[in-house]
Amino acid sequence: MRNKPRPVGEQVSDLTAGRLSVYLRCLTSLEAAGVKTTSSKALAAAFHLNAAQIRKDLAYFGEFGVRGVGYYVSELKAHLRAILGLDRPVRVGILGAGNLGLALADYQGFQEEGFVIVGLFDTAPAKIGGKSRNGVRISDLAEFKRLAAAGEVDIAAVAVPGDAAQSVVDLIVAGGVRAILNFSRGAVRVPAGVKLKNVDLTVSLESLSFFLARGEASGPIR
Amino acid sequence: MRNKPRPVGEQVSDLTAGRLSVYLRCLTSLEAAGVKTTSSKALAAAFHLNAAQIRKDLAYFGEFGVRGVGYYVSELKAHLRAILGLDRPVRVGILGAGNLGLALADYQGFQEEGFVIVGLFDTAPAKIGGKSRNGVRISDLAEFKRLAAAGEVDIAAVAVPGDAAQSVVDLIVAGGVRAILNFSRGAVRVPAGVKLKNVDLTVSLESLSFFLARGEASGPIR
DNA sequence: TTTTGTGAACTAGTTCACAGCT
DNA sequence: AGCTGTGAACTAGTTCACAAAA
Repeated sequence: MRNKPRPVGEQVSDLTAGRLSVYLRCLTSLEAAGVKTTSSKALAAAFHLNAAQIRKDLAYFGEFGVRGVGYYVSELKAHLRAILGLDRPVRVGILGAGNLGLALADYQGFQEEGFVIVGLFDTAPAKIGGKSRNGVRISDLAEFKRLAAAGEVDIAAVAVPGDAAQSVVDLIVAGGVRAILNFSRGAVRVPAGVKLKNVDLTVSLESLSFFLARGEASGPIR
Repeated sequence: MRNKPRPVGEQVSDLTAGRLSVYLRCLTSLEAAGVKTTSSKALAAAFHLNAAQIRKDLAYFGEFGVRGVGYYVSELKAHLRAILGLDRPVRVGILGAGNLGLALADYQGFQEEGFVIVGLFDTAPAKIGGKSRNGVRISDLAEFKRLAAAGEVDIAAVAVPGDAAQSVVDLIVAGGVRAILNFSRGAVRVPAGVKLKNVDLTVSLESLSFFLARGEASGPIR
């Protein structure tokens, strides 16, 4: 099970990164089901993926498989967690304590995968000092600045009104946080060296509306 | 401004559909700023897109531009709204009245674009009869079935726990709804003829974690 | 002249198919 | 025999570059 040296300088696509996360979930569910070993073919069949693509995605990070056998579920799972940086706590700060921010703070999926919500941050005095249903405290944006500057935030999630988005993002970047998950509407700019991922709910709904309007439908699972 | 016959049978990619929605937002903001006319080059420069791609995406649906001039902002905006099916109300039902479902029901962006939230639907008796902060009523899932069967729901948004997702999706499909926005974790299957769009919050966070772990960062705005 | 609309060229991403291990 | 890892082939998506129109 020797791993070949990784092509460390090379750029991995966003699509590959997303799939790694999907593979991890598949493995978690297989492990929970008591499955010890699997193969790219079995994974592909069970989760509607392409076997060659799974192999290629994984092979990119090392030789995790055993020819003639396949992959050991918990071993591969551990590798994936390490590759995804989930082998240590990943600390997430949420900016904007509106409905969406509060929902994100209490979202079960994040806790399950080992993300740590460091807090909710807002500027509205009425919100500061409050808590989400599950008890995530709402603090002043200044407190976020302090945490970020102290290197205590790995990822910032932005759930503020569209017109505040760019200034909040600038503040995050100034604080030295290098990964941003943006739920706000409208394009936001980040300097090189900061990874930005946009989740635009309106765009998602509008694409669906588009396909309805076209009379088209059907498509692959992801 | 004669439009050529549209290639009606042809499949439009998800990426194109998403971009149309982005273009619409750009135009809305230009219109609000009082800009009467624009060009693919100007749009590209202002919103960090590629001019040729904008032209190609638009040209796919007709000849909306004027050579030597560009595009008339409000005219193109109206065309885009029609193409996206937003020229009539699009009715959205939200399944799952948890934190996320409630946040979606009250999400400003949807109202602004003309989506109509027909209701929140859940199975928990404690939730049924309640309302979201903004007053969206929570009804029994049976009521969703009735509305769907009556053709009163265009898009279903799924925000239920992962293990309930597939059964809820099956119910939606059985009700004849042909577009689903899925926020639940885990792969969900739909038959051909139903358009499914997954928004997986965990996958989004994990990709960011991955890029952090790799020490890579930077990337284009969308 | 300016800017569209679009074929051609290019780039990225996926799938095939098989050599090489176990 | 069975399955991985991977070059080659293919497919999809983007960008270039220019003829045609206003």
